[in-house]
Amino acid sequence: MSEDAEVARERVIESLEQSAEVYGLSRSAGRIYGVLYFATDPLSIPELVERTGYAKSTVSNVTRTLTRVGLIRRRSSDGGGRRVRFTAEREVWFIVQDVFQQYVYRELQTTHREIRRAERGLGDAGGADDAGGVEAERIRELRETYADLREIVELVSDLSAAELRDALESYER
Amino acid sequence: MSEDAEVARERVIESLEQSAEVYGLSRSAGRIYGVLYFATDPLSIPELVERTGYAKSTVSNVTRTLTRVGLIRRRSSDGGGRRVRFTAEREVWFIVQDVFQQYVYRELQTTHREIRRAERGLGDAGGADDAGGVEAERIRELRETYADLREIVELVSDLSAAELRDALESYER
DNA sequence: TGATTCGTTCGGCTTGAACCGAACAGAGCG
DNA sequence: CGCTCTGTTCGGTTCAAGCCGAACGAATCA
Repeated sequence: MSEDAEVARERVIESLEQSAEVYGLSRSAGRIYGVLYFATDPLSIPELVERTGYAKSTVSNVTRTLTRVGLIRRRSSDGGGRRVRFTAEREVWFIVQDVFQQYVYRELQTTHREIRRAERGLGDAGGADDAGGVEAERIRELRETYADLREIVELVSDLSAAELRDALESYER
Repeated sequence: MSEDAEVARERVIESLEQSAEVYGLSRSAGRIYGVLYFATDPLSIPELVERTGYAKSTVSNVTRTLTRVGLIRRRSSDGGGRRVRFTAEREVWFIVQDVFQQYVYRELQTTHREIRRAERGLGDAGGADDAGGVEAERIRELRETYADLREIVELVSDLSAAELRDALESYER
């Protein structure tokens, strides 16, 4: 690797470290992902230890987290004995979709359900009269909002990045 | 407020507390937003202290954060003496847009710039020969991805929730 | 002008996250 | 069977965040 390439690589990885922090991951996660992003072959934990400088235990924990989130993949299958090897998911859009699916959608769903539950325990008693029902109105508002957001997220995570961009660009108000 | 309404309100507020945590805010932020969400009038800090049970200093700090993020609004202007009063932004879509604009877009922009900078320090020397340029290729890939994401976020934050939903639903692949 | 009320700021406590080193369990190899 | 290498787990340390109470400056009111 040329000197320039090494410098550039390091800059990008530092950027990724920072991004990781913004999105609620640790710096180590950003660096490990970055190293894997540039690696031409899958890397094992000892290799990651050597290239990142982090302790083995840290690498073990962080790779587990990154795998769960979907940023990296674990190839324990193919040859090389006992070694577990990791590769980066480089299709960033997949990662974004995963996050939306796993976290955002899930959160929206949970909250939406909770709101409907609260609303139900209200509608039965209150019934027809809408007096004193500021709460009921506010809860209804919130429920509708969450339903909207849920649907939007659902639709978005069904499209590729290019499709989404296309859908947005071609939309005429 | 009826007994039922009180219970329902509390349930929803607890949900918001939890949501706040998911999105990287504190529980106190969720509760304070929730109390303001249901309040019919703007509330001052002492009133929030009374209704949330948090210390005055906590309320002061949290309200500042919430104001900065755009989840609540500060009305120091109109009458009522020195009191600062807060109202919740109940149009959740505005909040989402703000977050995208303030945090996501900003992060994408910063990283994108950093990547282009790294790429520039590379292209000049490497030039035409693409040998040994795995790094260059990877960086180019990443730059394009970030450009795409940036544009998507930009387009999204220009639409209302209804428009976005419409755009997605009416899109034919 | 005191006295009170309001909002901010400061120092301290507690808790949880990030990271480390060491100990451990299993698989392959001599 | 030892020995080595791998990956996980466990305790410990450090540091930042959340929250509190107290102190403070500014404004209002008696």
